Amino acid sequence: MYDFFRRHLIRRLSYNILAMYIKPTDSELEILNYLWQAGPSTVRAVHDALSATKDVGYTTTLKLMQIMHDKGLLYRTEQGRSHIYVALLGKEETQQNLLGKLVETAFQGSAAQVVMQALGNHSTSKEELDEIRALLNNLENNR
Amino acid sequence: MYDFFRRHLIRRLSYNILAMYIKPTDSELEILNYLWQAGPSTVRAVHDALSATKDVGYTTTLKLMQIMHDKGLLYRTEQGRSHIYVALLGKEETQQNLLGKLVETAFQGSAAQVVMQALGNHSTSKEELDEIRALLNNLENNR
DNA sequence: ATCTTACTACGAAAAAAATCGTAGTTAAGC
DNA sequence: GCTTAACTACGATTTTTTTCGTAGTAAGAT
Repeated sequence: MYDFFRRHLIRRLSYNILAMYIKPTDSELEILNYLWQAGPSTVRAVHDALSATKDVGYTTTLKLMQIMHDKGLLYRTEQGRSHIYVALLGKEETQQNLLGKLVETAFQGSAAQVVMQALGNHSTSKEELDEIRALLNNLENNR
Repeated sequence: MYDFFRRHLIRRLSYNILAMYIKPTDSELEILNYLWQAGPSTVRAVHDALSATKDVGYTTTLKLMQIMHDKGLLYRTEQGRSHIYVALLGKEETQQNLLGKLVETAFQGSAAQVVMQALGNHSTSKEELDEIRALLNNLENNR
């Protein structure tokens, strides 16, 4: 058991080092999102959540999670006859990666462009705008 | 010739309506980026640009562009024995789409989160920060 | 004890993307 | 006129992702 975890921890570390090269697919992201929000979960729980918005068979979700486990994206432990899965990629790390990739591939590396597009075309509350403004000031002061 | 263009124009219109459902792959995006920047181009020109940063055969680029043409992502016209390709997806539209999708799939729909991450982890010049601040003010005033 | 239910494992296949070789064509160079 | 170079077309293959059916197994219900 310890060995298992250690192996996975090592794998996890390499993956974090390699994090910039990992790009979960959309399906994988759906699963990760659930796990980030709900914490350690069974395939059943994940599947029930996914199938609320999407028509998909149980074994499909199962297989996906098994593959993610093989890839080192998920850690799992046994609990009776079922498995409990945990996300090994951090939510913020992953968001960072995906956003970074998008900035490079579609926005010529200009984060500012992304910000403008994001602000311009999505509804954002006053509170959020204030928060962003605060961050802006912060950035400028710590320059 | 007129007919050809009309057909493509119609296709283009439908695609713009359907734009929210189109997600160019990374390879396609590389090609689109070149075409957006360089304007109408031959496969040769695109390939030369891509192969500067990437090891890929000429026929691979050719095939990709042919497929993109089939999908309606590119328009093409003959010029002697080669073809000249033009992007049919607009750059801003496409950026918007991709960003929108990312916001949904990885940021729970929170554009503000994206902005924070984008600002926090990428270097942004003072001018860009000012520009963003101006946009913020604008948004708040037109509320 | 037997039947049902809820799991996992695994193979296979479908679908989508990416890659490349070969063949055929035409223009240009010699 | 012949050869070479630069194209396109197209088929085939490989790789990745997604999907799902079937089989096996073990716990729980009757």
